[in-house]
Amino acid sequence: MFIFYNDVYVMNRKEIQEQRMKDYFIQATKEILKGEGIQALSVRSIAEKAGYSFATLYNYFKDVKELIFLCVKDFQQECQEYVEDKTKDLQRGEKKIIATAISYAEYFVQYPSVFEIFFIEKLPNSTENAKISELISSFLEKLCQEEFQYCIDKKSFTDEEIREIVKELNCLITGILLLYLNRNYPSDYGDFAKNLKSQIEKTMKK
Amino acid sequence: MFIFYNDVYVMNRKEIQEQRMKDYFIQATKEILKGEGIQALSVRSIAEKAGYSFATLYNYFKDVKELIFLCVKDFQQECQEYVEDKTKDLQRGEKKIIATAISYAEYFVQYPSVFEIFFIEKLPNSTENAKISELISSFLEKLCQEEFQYCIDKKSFTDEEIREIVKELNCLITGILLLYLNRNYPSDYGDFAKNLKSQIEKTMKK
DNA sequence: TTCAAAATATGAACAATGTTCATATTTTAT
DNA sequence: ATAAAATATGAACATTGTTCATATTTTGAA
Repeated sequence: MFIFYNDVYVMNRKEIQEQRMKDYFIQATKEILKGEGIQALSVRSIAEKAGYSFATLYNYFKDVKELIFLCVKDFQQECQEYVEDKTKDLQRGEKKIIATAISYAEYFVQYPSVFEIFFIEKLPNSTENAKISELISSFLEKLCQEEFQYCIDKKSFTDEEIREIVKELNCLITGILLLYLNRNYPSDYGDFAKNLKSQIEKTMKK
Repeated sequence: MFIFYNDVYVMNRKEIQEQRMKDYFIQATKEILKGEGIQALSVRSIAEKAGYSFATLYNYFKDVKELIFLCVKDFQQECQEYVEDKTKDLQRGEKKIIATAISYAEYFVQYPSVFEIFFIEKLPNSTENAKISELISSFLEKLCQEEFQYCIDKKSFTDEEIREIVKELNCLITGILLLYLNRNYPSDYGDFAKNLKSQIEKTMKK
């Protein structure tokens, strides 16, 4: 169909350029989400920040949802770095798990629009999106995995206990965040933080 | 300013008529939310179902959000009836609290758009909306209040324990629902129901 | 270097959204 | 019956995501 000097080379060049273009749009999307927030996010605002027309966006993404959810991995990376920095000096095991869970929640309080993308924004049904959902739902577990394994090895928890705890922590923190960010419950940040900590600690105590 | 035959009578008539009009729109909104769902909800679809022009809606509500959140009380009433019917024959106390919490969650699984209105749809900041947030955030507590009091009287729980449990149940169930409804986690309804039950039971065991 | 073809970027246009407003219609009270 | 007040309404607007024909740029061979 196409004639190339060197198939592989040309393909790579094309892909590199295409990825670069995608990255401009992804970067713009992330900046808007972290800055002005999701209510300022639109096809046109993204394209403007990226330095292209809104129509150009559609040459690289099938729709704006695809673009938005391509940010998930980057935000997870950033969140992971935030959490690791906050917990790096703590003693291993239970203490570190608690601190990890708290930092994880703090990240979303800092970037409510990232919480929206992760948990609220609707994902159209597709096998690709099922993977993204999975990535999001199991993210806290991933953050804690190493410490959980440490606890299992140390026999302070059984494998089964850990499985239950991580599920509960995940649901609990998601709910605490949703109520705080969307329903102003509790209305005071201090109360929120206190409640977050005490509920996480209680979950770990079984 | 205005001249009336009988001040009180005329005011009442006007108010009755106005409330009737509001109810037509509220009823239409509830029907769409429970039927086609929130993605089918628009100013125009509401007005069509109510039998009026979309512009008429703005003579009775300052915006569509006001109308949407006026449905909250009705949905809470309906949810309460659903829960009471599901739990009416159960023995009082802990068992009934657990069943109440499960039924509460089931109601939202049955009507995901009601969950959206309750927990996801953004409320513009106002003192009126703060009350609605409060109503939503404390709804599960209200549903369980009688049984909690029964437990306290029976001395199976202290006042302080109950306060902590209700807060935890509320956050936990909100999170379980959000992950299931929005992130398909877990993907199987049976797993969801099992997880819901086991986490509620664990929360009650302290 | 030149030029045709392929690739890419873009604005016009569309449908759907919430909202406002001037005006048409209906209701009210005398 | 009629003037005035109340109410209902469609036209219009701004904003949204998306599509598409076309303008522009890039590419590769002569």
